[in-house]
Amino acid sequence: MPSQATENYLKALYYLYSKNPEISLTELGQRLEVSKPTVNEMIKRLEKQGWVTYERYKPISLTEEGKKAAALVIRKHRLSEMFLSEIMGFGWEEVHQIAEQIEHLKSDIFFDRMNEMLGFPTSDPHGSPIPDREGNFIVNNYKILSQIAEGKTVELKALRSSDKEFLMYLNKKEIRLGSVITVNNIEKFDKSMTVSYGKQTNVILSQPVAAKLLVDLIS
Amino acid sequence: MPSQATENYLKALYYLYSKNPEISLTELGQRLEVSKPTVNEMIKRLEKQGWVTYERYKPISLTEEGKKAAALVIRKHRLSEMFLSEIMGFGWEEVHQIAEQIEHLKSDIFFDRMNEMLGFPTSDPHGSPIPDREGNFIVNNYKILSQIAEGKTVELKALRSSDKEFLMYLNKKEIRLGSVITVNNIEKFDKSMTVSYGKQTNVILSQPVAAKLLVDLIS
DNA sequence: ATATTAAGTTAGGGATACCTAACAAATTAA
DNA sequence: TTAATTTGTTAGGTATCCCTAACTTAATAT
Ligand SMILES: [Mn+2]
Ligand SMILES: [Mn+2]
Ligand SMILES: [Mn+2]
Ligand SMILES: [Mn+2]
Repeated sequence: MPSQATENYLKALYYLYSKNPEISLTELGQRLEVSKPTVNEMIKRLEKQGWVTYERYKPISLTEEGKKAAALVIRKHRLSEMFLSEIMGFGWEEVHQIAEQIEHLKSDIFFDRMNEMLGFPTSDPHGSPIPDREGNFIVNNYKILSQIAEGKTVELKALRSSDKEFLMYLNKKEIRLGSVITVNNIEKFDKSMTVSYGKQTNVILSQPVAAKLLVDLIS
Repeated sequence: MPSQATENYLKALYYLYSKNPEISLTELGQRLEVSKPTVNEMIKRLEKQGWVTYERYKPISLTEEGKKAAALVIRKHRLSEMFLSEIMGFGWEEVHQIAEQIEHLKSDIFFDRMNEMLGFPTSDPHGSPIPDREGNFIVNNYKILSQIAEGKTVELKALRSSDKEFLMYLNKKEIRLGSVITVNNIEKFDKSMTVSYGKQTNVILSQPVAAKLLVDLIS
């Protein structure tokens, strides 16, 4: 049974792996905020468990077993976030921190019951997919708002960042998952967008913001 | 911030303290299923934290601070049990094991929200009191069913054991908190009781069972 | 091609939380 | 009052998870 630290390493490894399957020890250390010797030591333990491949001075990679183990932690994390949001009424900017702890509970019936109460959700409060019990992810091919053309209307489906500051910015702008957004105008100079959604008309979204919004084209 | 192990030691210490404020290292070790040297070492750490009094070869006792710290863990445990039972629909025989883990989460807002959703309960699914935020317990003076006289009618208020086997026995007998029980007869020989409650008439409860049921006299 | 920089490793610690074996102190029984 | 038993302590380990300092290997720049 993986320890809390191990589960956090697996999640970080999965995240880095999805960007580049050749993971450096340094970036892993940065993500987890631990020193390089700490990572070095832990990686040897993970290798012994069969979750990563490790050879001295070479980049780390996740094994199939490691990917599955990581997916199961991510599953617990995202189910927890969904539970905190849907059942307990927490805001999407509050759920991550608490889920970071709940994800380490060792109780299948607890997570099964959560899943059941939520009606077997397939995504978390930030639109990220919840892997199934076997660790399989549903791949969504959402588009990035910043790449949508003028005049198009889209629905907000997911976020590429779940940073608390970003989520609070979206709260202030009253942008949430499901919001139907029309791109009125794109400023050539800085690629900022003028958009309308709900009761908001002609709201300006900067390029970095629009680049973090994943959408589906409606028309 | 106390570690998980520390929180479990505090709870065990509180339990033993309530039976006898002079706690032996051996009984603490037995309750926590750890060796005596392990307890010895941990007690020195707890003493350094100001939670227990410790002198070589002398019995351990909880300080006021220790009692409060313990009460706050018990509060988290019992709120969790109540949440698991009332909100998530778990049986009273299932909640303890999961709460044993949830109690260690570090998040005030999480437990506050639980408390709120439950309507600020004062007792857990087994009838045990939930201490307040300052660590104060409400003392109930319930009577023990085995000491009730023939012909009396009582209401089941709490249990003196939350052992899983015992709870499953009560489930089978359809005895739950709130059950109104009439003592029809007491057998002199073994002190077993013939009782009636709900749809059940003339059910025999052995003395050890009746001694674990805490009741309030109705008539 | 060499020098500089970045990445990874070793060596040597520390804290927590557990263990067994051996022994000492205190209590209880004979 | 001894002897036996129980209780508590020390000594010496182990595993996990973290650290800094110093070093080596690999990659990058000049
Ligand atoms: Mn999250
Ligand atoms: Mn975590
Ligand atoms: Mn309990
Ligand atoms: Mn616990």
